[in-house]
Amino acid sequence: MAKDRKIDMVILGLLSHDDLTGYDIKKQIDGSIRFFWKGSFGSIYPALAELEKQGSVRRLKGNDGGGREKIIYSITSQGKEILRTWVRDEKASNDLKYETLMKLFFGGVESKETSLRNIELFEEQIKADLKVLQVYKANIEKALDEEDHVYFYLTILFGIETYEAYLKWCNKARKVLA
Amino acid sequence: MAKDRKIDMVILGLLSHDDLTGYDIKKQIDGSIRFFWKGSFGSIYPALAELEKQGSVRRLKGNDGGGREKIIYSITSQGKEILRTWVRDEKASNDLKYETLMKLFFGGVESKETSLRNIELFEEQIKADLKVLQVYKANIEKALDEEDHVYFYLTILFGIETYEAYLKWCNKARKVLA
DNA sequence: GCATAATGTATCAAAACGATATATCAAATT
DNA sequence: AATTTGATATATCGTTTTGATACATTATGC
Repeated sequence: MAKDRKIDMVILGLLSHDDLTGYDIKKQIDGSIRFFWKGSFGSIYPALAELEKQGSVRRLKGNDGGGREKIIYSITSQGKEILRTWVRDEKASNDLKYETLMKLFFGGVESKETSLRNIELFEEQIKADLKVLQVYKANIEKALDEEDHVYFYLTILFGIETYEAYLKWCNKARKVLA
Repeated sequence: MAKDRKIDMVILGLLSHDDLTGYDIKKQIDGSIRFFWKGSFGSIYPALAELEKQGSVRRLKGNDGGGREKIIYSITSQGKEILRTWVRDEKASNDLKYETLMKLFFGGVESKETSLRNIELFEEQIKADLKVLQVYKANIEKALDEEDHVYFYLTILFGIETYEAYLKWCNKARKVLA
């Protein structure tokens, strides 16, 4: 039952690209992968500690020269093998938690205007995120020949495709309510 | 900070439509709202107990006549007010956790075939869910004149729109990888 | 020169997950 | 008629994750 910590895979995956600190990992989660995953410090740091104990990651020379404490982690061959096994594993949980949709589903307890407002707020957020994704897309298309970039590109395409669908839905929803 | 239990809103929302048992609530979560939310027994039963203690729900006469134990809950006016306040509240967390996308993002550690297989598995799941949604849609369109059905209809439209976008993406992704 | 934003590690209570235990009842098999 | 299966129903428990906060250092902007 134990070994089902998804955060471990996020960490190992990111470390398979680069050596990183816990803080770096959080930044990447909030950046490029926030369109399909999330994670907090409260899970990252404990997970890093356990992965090190297991031998899946190792601690590189920390503060070089002195100054601020800073722990840079690197993936080990054992960690890579765990990551590969997970990628090959055919079971995957895909779920979304969209509070906006839930508010809409129960919209009958409030006025129609409230629901319209909730749709509007959702739309604003999606439009902002879509802009970010389009910038990502433009940048990466310049360097698509590099092997690893293709996978990043795919997830960006996913984000754009779904966000555009959300915007289409917003328009439909407004019409249905009117 | 305390009162931020999302499961409370799911429960109050569902009870605003009908009197239900904990088991009924789970069934509805796994049925009509699973396309944008989820919840487990491990959160439902404790939440029901606390909502009752707070006076947001009340226990109706359980086993009428005897036989199997069965606790039917009903929403109180206090519960309705909490629900309405939440619907009006402009903050909403919308996030998805798509393990398939994460596996794809880190697809570089494995073969291209593995990624194509992961896309295929995802596609199969989406196609199956889309069929269910289309049946829902056909059924509800016959009874759209009823007030509350509109909100259900909107969430179904959302599901269909996004799932169709997923399928479009699957095709694109295959081409990019090839 | 000084405020304030960003970097960085870390912990904690509360919430949710996911699996399991236990038991009843209806329906289908044997 | 007896038995197995599957749906109904409540409940708990360890593990994982969230979301907030604490604390300290180093850049950056005014």
